[in-house]
Amino acid sequence: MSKNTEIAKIFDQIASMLSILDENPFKIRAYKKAALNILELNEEIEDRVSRDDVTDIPGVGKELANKIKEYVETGKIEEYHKIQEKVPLEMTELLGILGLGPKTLALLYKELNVRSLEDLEKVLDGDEVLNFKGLGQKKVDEIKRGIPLLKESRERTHLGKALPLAESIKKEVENIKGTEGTIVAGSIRRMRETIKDIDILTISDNTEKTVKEFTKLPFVKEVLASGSTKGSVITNEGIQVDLRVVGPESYGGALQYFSGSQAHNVKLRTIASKNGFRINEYGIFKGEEKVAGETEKEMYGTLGLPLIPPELREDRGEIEAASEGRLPDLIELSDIKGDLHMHTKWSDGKATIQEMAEKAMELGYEYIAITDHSPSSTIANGLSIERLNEKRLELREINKKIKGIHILMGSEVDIKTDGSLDYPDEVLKELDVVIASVHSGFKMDRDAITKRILMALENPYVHALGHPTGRLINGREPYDVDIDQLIEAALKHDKALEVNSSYLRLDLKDLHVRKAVDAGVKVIISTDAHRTQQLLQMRLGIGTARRGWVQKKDVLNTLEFGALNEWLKSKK
DNA sequence: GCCGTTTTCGGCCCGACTGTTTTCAGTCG
Repeated sequence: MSKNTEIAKIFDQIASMLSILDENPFKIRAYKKAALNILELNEEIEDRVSRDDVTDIPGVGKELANKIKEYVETGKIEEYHKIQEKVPLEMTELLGILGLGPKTLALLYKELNVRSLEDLEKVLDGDEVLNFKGLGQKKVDEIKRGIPLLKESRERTHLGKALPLAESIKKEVENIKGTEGTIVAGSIRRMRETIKDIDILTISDNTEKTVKEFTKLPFVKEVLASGSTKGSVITNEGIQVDLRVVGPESYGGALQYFSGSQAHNVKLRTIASKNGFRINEYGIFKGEEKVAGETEKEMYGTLGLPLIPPELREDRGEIEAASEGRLPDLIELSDIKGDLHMHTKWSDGKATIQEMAEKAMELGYEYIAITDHSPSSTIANGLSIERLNEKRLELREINKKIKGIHILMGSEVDIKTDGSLDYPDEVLKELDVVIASVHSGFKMDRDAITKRILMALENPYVHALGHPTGRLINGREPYDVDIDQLIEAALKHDKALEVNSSYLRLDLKDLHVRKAVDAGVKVIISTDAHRTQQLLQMRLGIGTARRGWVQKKDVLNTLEFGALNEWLKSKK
């Protein structure tokens, strides 16, 4: 875990402990906001400390800057340990229980000596807990129901799993009579790599009835809330789904509000209020008068801004860019002309070359590259040079047989631990597309793994670096590579960095790809598909790229075949 | 605790739902 992540976590926990101590809510928010912005930071916080510009991080003032310095220099923050003498750290986790907030937790802590989850469970089963004002049996039951939920849903859900689920729920909502304009909002609309819950917005003139019917849909396991304009349920998969129902006159306001992010909305509302406007989920108001609300475009337009694409709404400078007329013209799925990274039965894929090609044609692609593994990836059935040559013959035959798509001969070549590549140069030279990737030795130290990858980028026959940080979302930490050096080297040697669209990877991630294209590095967005259906995951990579402010001009596989091929051949 | 083309002090986004209230507090997003 990087220092950034560690410090953000500590600040977040301090915020939680302060909330249980009933401290100034704005102080609590200050800690939370700082934590968020440190996570968003696209560089190592140690570098900030050594340059002495920690306070340039939004939400970090003198006090928090000192704590950051203290952590970087000594490895701990005294304040953090001091507060723990008042509130045990374990208590902060209990805040994750649905329906249990800081006030109730403070009460249980003070009056009934709750110090842990175990204590809490005991207390909830006793009678004493009912002796307090504002705490009844229903509340106790709600908290009890929340405990197993906390245990099972620690992790956020992968976008690649949540998106199809959200789309199927959207269809069911569309089937409710009288609904219109149903849309998936929230972090899914922003294409965040993981999501906590599914947010659906719909229009209806009988909002209460629509919410009622929603809570009775077959996928609903449990109803958390059901009111006159919104409902919350848990699905059989254990994911929370929130439905918001509004009239057509408020659709834009609700969509804007419901798409978030929270940070984006808070900033937008703060700016609006400085200009005499008030924003809520029904629209924009000047005094009592409603001045916008029907469409999102109108909402942003009223504030003098162009419509900001959902993927950018993270308070990462998009509002400033919008007001200065320099929003990027984001890449779209339809810009993609081909897919340069996929596997077939020749290594660990499930489909043949021909099947992959036919699927790619369905998607309207001009070209694909078949990039099976190299020999060192033995568990992935990597190809020996002999099998590589056999594969080339088959590929040539299919190219003759199938018209309308160019099938390129490629390989995803292992970068070995010493930085050398898994095929000799004279073999690499004969390939149309060479993607170099790390598949082993993830634990090397920063210096070593960075040097190792830099060596691969220096090889003249390499086109792109595959899944550059090696992370698996919710599964494996990225290897400790210096991303700045990778970007520098990619630029110097004219190599592409990959945005791998596999929902488990999404690597480069949004912040990194933004840094890369800012520096002028080209990227490829590819699926790493191991079966035909996975070619459709391209949209996840596009989402990640859009979150990274990527434009069509930054992406090599938006080029027509001729132009792409010219670039590929420049590496020979 | 942060921050400043309204401010270095006095603000800090805004509303829905629920439960235990008889006008609101707590929680959530």
